[in-house]
Order: sequence, then C-alpha cells, then structure tokens
Amino acid sequence: MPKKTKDVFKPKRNNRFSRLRGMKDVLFDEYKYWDLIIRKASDLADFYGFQRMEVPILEKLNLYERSTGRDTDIVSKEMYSFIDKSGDKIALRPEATPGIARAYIEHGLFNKPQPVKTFWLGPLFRHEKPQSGRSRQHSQFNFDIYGEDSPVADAQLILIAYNFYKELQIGVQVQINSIGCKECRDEYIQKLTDFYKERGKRSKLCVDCKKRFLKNPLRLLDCKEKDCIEVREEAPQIVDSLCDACREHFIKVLEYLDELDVPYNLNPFLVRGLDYYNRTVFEIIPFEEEAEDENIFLRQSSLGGGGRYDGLIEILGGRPTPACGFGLGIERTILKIKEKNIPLNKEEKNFIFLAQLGDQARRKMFILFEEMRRSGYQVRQAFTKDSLKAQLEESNRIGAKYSLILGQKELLDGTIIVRDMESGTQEVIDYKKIYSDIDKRLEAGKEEKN
RNA sequence: GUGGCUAUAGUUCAACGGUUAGAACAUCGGCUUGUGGUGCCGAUGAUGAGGGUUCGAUUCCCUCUAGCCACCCCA
Repeated sequence: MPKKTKDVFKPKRNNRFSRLRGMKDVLFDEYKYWDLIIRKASDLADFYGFQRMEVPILEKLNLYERSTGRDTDIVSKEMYSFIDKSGDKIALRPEATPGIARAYIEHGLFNKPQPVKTFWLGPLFRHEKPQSGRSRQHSQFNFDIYGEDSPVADAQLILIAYNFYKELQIGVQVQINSIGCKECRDEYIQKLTDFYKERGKRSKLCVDCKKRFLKNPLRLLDCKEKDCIEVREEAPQIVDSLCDACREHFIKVLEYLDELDVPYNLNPFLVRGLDYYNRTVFEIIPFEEEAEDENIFLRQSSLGGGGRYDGLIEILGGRPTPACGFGLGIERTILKIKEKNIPLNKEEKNFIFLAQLGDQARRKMFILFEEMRRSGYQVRQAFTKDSLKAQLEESNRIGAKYSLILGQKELLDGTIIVRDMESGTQEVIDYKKIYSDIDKRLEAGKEEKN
C-alpha cells in the first residue's frame, strides 16, 4: 500500500464533476431493493405470459408529441429534447408506452399471435423539480397487452399490478374510472362545459381551472382546490355519459375485479394526463386501512397507473389495434418498502471462506477456490489480504458458515483447518478430506434445521 | 415552473461571532506479525461554491449549487 501523502487527490463533493440535478446513483445496499423488485416483476411477467423487451432511450421527438400529446405537461414542459449532430430532433424518453408501441408497429408484431404481451423495465427522463420520490431520471416497469380489446385484458393488468404490491406486503388501492371512447367523451365534455357555463360557476374556479376550462375541460375534474371541488360536486359524471359499448366494457372490467377480490375505488374524477387513453384508466395509490387522516393517502403520489389506449397504434401509423397497459414506479416502490420496513428476505447461503497465510498457501487456495466453485460450492475469499485477521473479518462480514484456513504448517502436514464461524470451534483435517468433511457438515446443518 | 425550509468527516449529529471545528458509527492500523463476531489504544477524514459585513464568520447578509417540503404535475 502506498503511503498517503498530502498531494493525494481528494475528491470533493459538489465539485464541478458532481452529479446532475435530480439524478441518483444506486449503490450496493440500495440495489438489493432493485433486485427484489426486478425479480418479483419478472416472476409475474413469466407467470402471466409477458415477454421482456427493451427499446431505445432516445427516440424522435415527434413520437412523443404525437402519442403522449403535444399539450401534456410531460411533453410540453418536462421533456429532455435536443437536436443531435445530424440535425434530427431527439428526445430522451419521458415515458415508455410510445416507444413500445412504435416497436410493435416497426417489427410487425401484429403478425405474431395476438395478443402480444410485453414486459419492459427501464429508465425514463423528465425535467422536473426534484424531491423525494421524484427525480429527473426514474425507472418504471410496464406490462402491456397489444391486440386484445376484451375487458379481461384490462382486469388482468390491474390484477397483476395489485398482486405485485400485495406480494410485497404494501397496501394499495386501485383508483379506477372509464373515460369512454372518442365519441362519448366528446359528448361528455360538451355536457361538462355546459355545466360549468351555468350561473357564473366559472368565476369560482381557480386560475388554473379557468385555463383548463378552455384548454382541457376534463382536467377540471382532478383539481385539488377547495372551491373547485365544491363546484365539481354537482358536475355530471362521465360514467353516466358512456356509450353502450364503453359502459358494457367498463362494467365487465369491474365484474372481473369483484370476482378476483381486487379492492378498487370508483373514482369519477380520475382523468389521466396523457392523450392516448380511452375507456379504462386506473391508478395504484398507497393505502392503509388504519390511516386516520385520509388525506395522508390522497396526498401521496401514486405508485403507478395505466389504462387502455386503443387508438395509439393507429395514431402512430399502424393498423387499428386495441391495447392497454400499466407502469409502476420502481423508486417510489422502494421508498414504500423502506418506509414499511419490509424485510428483504435474503437467500441463506452456506458460504465457505478460503483463508490463506503465505504465498504458497495462497496459490494453493487460489486453485482450490476455482475447483470448489466449479463443483457448486458457495466459496468466498479475500486473497488480496495477507493477515489472517483481516481475512476472518471479511469471512465474518459476509456471514460465512465455515472458513478453511491454510498456512505453512498445514501445507507441510497435508492438512487444513476447518473453522465453524458461528461457534468458533475448529478442527484440523486431512487436506484430501475437504469435500467429504464440508459435505458432512452441510448435511448435518440441513438436518438440524428440519 | 412557483413558494418555503435546509446544507458541518463516508453516515448520524454537536460547536453564546472568538484558541487547534467535537463525538458516535464506519474505515484503516496496533494490542494479538496464525484466528472474526464483544474489549482497549491510535490514525485517516468535514464547514457545498463564490462574494460581502467584521479585528475575527461554521455562526450574520447576498448569489449560485444541491437536497427536502408544499403546489404544479406525475412514477
């Protein structure tokens, strides 16, 4: 080890190479949570027949303008967009669905047996003001079903999202609504604007809502201002305006959820912010039954959401294809896991630590390590360390079950020391009997457990 | 994007405007040059950046940066 001198480079925090705002490093301990989520999501994907795919992080800007919607906040205010060296307008994906839909069209996935069910997981970018549970790069995983208009698809997706949290022991509730199809929604918007035009109701609205009235009246429904909520009470509800087909679709989705005991809350004010949604829309919010202040969960940001987007593929130039899907926020889920102290049930492995003293012993152990690894043992080592003390510290740190210690003396005698790390007892055995001895010990350990 | 709060070792915290900015945990080393998980001793290591006020600033003021909270929006 070189001695430290005062000339040694000292990294400083917040220096000119520091992280970009709203970006996060995921270090070792944190990654355990990612692991858990990725595993759980992959298992569900497997089980329900969704196949993993990935699409580029960069796409053409117009993909999002046309699908997500030029006027949505995500596209108009929060997107990382730029012109690249060839002069193309590019964007870092702010959400996943458009890219996946684009891939569906581009690779002719409509020629595969339908429905095509995709599982996607990756980072998204939105230039927002960061706070906890909201950074400029975050990750989601999405489940999408293309080429299926049956309400079973909607219900199954909701079920999967619900199961995901249930199995993680996180209490959630499904907020659900139907925003109909283009026809019945337009009719409803007409009714809604007519309602707001009555006797100076508009004057009671907040500044934002006055704008919403003109630009996107549906959004009047999810304003949180007190006065706006008051006016809203009497407003017509979209479920009453659904056309027969849309109503029937929605009812069937709810019936499936009822039969599966998925708790949901019919929320007539749920309107999702992206242009391409139709019919079923839903959001997954944290929910504690014992919560005294119901504002606690109302205020909390949602863990994920989704819905149907039957028109999207056509908008992007594909043949008309019904589709639906959802996305769940990985970081927000991790926040919940930590908040609720949900244990990461780590696999119990019987680590065997190989410790050595002296160059010759090190060489021998170096080879033994490879041998044991190939034979399927969970071997661990710290061959860069010289002192036995440091090696046993490491062995202890990783929770090894046994340490095999080889020094000069053992080398000469053709023996090796087996140390039981829990009890601290150790035994000198014939070097040749390593495998049989370890096997015997592990077998005994197994029986003791049963 | 709007408003507010905050910023000290790797981490969690301390320091009436006044000596050398303290501690715990973590890290490394030693006690024990062949023995970890509990002990003892020691070492490394910080005032986010830049200005200003002052004899003197971690402390007061300004700007920037970052984080947090609320809103907006959303995952």
